[in-house]
Amino acid sequence: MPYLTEAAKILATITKFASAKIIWADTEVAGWDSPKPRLSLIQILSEPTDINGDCAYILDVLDQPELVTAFVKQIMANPNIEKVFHYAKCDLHYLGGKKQAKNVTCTFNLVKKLTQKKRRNPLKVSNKKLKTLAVELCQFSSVDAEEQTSDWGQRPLTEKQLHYAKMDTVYLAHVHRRLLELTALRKVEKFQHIPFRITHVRVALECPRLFYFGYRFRKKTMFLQSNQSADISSAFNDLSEQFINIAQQESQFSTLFELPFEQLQEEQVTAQMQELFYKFAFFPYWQTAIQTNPDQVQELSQLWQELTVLIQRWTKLLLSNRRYCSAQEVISKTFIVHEPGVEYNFPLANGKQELLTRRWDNLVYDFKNRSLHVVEYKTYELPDKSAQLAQLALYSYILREKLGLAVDWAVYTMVPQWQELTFSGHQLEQTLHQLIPEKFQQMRQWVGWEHSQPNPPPLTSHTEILCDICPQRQKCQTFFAVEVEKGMRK
DNA sequence: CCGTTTGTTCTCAACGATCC
DNA sequence: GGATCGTTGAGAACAAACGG
Repeated sequence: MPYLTEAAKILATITKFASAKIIWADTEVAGWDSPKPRLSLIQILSEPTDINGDCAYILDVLDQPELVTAFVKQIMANPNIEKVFHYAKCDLHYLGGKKQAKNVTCTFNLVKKLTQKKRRNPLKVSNKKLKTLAVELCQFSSVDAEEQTSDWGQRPLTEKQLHYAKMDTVYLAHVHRRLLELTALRKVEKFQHIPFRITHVRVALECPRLFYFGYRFRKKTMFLQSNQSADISSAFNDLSEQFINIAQQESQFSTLFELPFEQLQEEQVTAQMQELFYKFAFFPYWQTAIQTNPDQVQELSQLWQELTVLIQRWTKLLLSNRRYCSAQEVISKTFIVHEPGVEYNFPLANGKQELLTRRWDNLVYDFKNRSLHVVEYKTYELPDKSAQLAQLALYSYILREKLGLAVDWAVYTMVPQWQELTFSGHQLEQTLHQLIPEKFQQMRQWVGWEHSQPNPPPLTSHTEILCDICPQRQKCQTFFAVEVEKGMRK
């Protein structure tokens, strides 16, 4: 532990520390209760692993203001050196003030943040003094605070005083390190209580960064194709839901199936279904939509086009099912009605569980293949099938566990091309056990990412495709450019 | 002892997303 | 489409706690 009293050596030491990236520092002041207190010592440590103060430098600057000025100029004002103090404002008072000092960290403020009462899990310490923190957070023993209020103006200083002075920086470095660990931990916990939705899992697979956005800032995460508006895709979802509701309620739909099975003609029934749906739902929708925005004609006809294809599909299924049940029953047995929202605790390997929420989409039953289909409408091309697989695996799992319905496989239909994807129960099962628990872990890590840290949630490997239709694209790019740069500078 | 920053608490307002 | 929820920001007044 070098204790320096000669001006030349002190200046050399200051220059030496001027190239450090981070230092832990403290000051001792003589006559703090007198009208004109004098700065007595500056202690510096740049070796955070030191536990007995051997690497600490003690600069004796009593009544040598030019040394203090040199220190302020070379160290305090240098933004490239992070200066860590406990209760920095007191030290800064003697070291050039707040205006000159750049890049100062105050451990007292850090600990204050961690102990805030309204936080979820506040850190408990008996008080926030550096010595207390050293004992309670870093398991230091034999911490002596006796010398703090001793006479720092006397020369020579006692051995005890010098020991106290050097240990201050050691405690500081260790407390600081521990506090950083705790804040990092806290940030991960901060959002822990907000449940994931099933869509979150899919988005996390498609684009982790968009997932981060959507989850942390509650932003929209639905991808939109550039040539279609959000109104149209949500209208499609609404109308397809309406179709099923109306088909259940209006007896005119079930009468279409009253003929004996052999006499039912697919084209004919399809046309009648479409006509009925047009009358009951689409025409009223068309009228109000055209009134609010007359420019939508083309989009609306495209929407109707897509709906007719959907109705065609449903008719085909209903006709196939008609073989197995009566005309009255066929609709209610094909389109399965269920409670609208469900929560489920998904058990994880580590014994914890992840709460999942989900609003149901359509469930249809296929009698011929004896399988329950989960229907999901998507408005963009699938760059990553495993994302859909994960979504449907979770969905199917909850159905099975919560409602007692076994999903053998699921159909995934897509607007507007109507390509279909089907996944077998086996595929779903495998995804459930291999991909998803790991993904949950990753997702929690991504959620805890802070802008000052390296490694933000990554962009997807399908960036070229997804970024083009990502609603958050601009924000995402500027946000990350700005925030990551901020983090780098820190 | 004391200077001073930081957080706390409260309000008002606005906003967006989601739900029904 | 309207109600509700949670989030965000600003402004203000007030309380707490540290160093030596």
